[in-house]
Amino acid sequence: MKQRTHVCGEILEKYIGEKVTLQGWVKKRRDLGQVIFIDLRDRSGHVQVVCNGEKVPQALELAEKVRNEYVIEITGQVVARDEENFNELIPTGKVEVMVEELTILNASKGLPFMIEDDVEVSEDVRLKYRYLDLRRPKMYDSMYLRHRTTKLIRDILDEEQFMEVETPMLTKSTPEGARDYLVPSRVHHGEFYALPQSPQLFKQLLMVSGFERYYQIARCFRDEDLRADRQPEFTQVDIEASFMGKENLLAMMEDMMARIMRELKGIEITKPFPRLTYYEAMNRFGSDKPDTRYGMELVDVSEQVQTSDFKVFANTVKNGGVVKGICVKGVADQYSRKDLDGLGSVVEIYGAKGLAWLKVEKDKALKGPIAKFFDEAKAAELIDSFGAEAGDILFFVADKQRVAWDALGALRIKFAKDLELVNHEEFNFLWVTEFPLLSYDEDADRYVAEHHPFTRPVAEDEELLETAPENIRAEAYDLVLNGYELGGGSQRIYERELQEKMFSALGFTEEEAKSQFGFLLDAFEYGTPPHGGIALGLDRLVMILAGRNNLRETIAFPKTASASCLLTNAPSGVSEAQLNDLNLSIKPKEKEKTN
RNA sequence: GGUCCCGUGGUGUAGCGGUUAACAUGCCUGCCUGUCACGCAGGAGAUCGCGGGUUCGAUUCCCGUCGGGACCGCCA
Repeated sequence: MKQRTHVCGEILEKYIGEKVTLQGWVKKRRDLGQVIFIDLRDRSGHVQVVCNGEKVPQALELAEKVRNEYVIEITGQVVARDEENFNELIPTGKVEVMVEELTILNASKGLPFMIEDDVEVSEDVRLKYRYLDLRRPKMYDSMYLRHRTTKLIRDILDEEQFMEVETPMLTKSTPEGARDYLVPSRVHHGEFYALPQSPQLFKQLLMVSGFERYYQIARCFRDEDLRADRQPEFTQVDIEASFMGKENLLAMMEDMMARIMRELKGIEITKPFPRLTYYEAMNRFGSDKPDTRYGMELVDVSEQVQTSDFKVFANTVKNGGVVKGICVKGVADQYSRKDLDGLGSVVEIYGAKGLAWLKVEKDKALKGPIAKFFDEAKAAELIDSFGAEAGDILFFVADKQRVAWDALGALRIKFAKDLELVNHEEFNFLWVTEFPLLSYDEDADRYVAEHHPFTRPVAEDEELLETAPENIRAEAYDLVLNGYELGGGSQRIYERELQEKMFSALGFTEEEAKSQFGFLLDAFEYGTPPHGGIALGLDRLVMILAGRNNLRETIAFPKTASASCLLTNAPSGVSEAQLNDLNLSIKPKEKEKTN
């Protein structure tokens, strides 16, 4: 094997006349008998190389054997193509390489799918042959964009005096939060490590250590069910800073996002980002991660309908519920009665009992099965609440506030998608703030932390810890982009006493708090600085930057929806000897329930 | 834990209670000196995911199961 002198993608007019040696993969072979064209590809792009039987018979002979994805080496002269042979579709289309020597470095079997962008192949096949899937330029570009993003983030944080510190992957299982991935200990009979859900406690301890500004591109693990935007292991840009305060941190993150958008996408975004309180986000968009690229905001019509003749609405309000709706512009003709009734299934998923709808007609008239319950005045009142016009459809959910939020929030997203209201060139960053600190968990019969147990309450709400925990606002913030939660963080508790109160509000006994988090409480007694931080979902960020809607497209070797790896077949059984080392035995699979 | 969708040559699809299981592409062979979605001619390639049931007969209908996907719950 020779050393290559150039890469395929750089063979442009300026090299005409030069002799080059290239190595790469055969993207395509076109055999015309006495002349064979080969598109030779490496990661930089591809260039056409020509084997001419008249001039170099031995190269032609070898080229006849070549097949797709063979790895070959060619040496030859770069020549200009005749103008009528230009290929305007590729950057190297005005030149070609006249092959003088051709060497087959390695052969390839027939492929399960073609190495092309936009190849139509099901995802399980792609995942099984991920190493081939990643040969597709689009996949390479995604991974390269991920690299650029990570590199830029590291540069920015370095400039801001942040230091990258690695924290343990084998750590302690804690009861709060997601289900842990457990790793059995061989040395300690019956004991387990947990893989980190996030480096949360370690980064706080580094603040106690006086590192002041820490970051880490950290792998995190959560053993929960997956979604298109959730993988069992994922990467966080984990950031923590002392003496920085919330405002400085948010401003720095805004600068970071602006630079990422500018340098990687060539897009200028406006700062500061809009801020919505949690309540406002839920109330206006039915989501704590609202996509503000389109309207259809939720409107509360409880007041207007409680005096209407429609008992379902009136009674819901009377019983402490709400009636909310959204207005979908100009679609009255597109949706038949059957279509509209079918939409009920969308909201039922969220526990709504039904979806009411009204078509807006000329002269503030309403049409639909429940139109008869609204007299002229009520109809006008309703229409005005939404600012609706003839041709619009109003959708209503009458239920508990939470259900109305969730159902209409989901409906809003569905319409935006179905009606293609989303401008994909737009990047709407925003902050959601003032999350509730705690919520009551009916199943566990106790309060649980909305963010995590180390989140600081808003100062003026602190006194509510012992009286009305559910009303406490957290000093927490989520960074939202186009309907995705990009990241979240908070200012932390740094006083032992307050942390103990927090644990107590969460229903921990003193002993439980000590055994689970005693090391943190102890650390807080040695001069802990005020600190706070944020963690960004790197996979999600790259997914959005790459214009994808699935996390698997931006992870080199992702897991399926059932958390398995089709390439390696993980997870898999282990030998009896391995289990013995760990003092583990596998329970037989539970059959059908016996009673 | 739940709901829904999908599973047919290598790949992507079509199909139907009885078919020679169709089409595209890929693959193989031959021909071809300007192709670049090369072309032309020929060819191979499918236990219709697996198991059970209904039926005279199931790739087709039903149940289960496995695999993939989306969502609800879950994900501090």
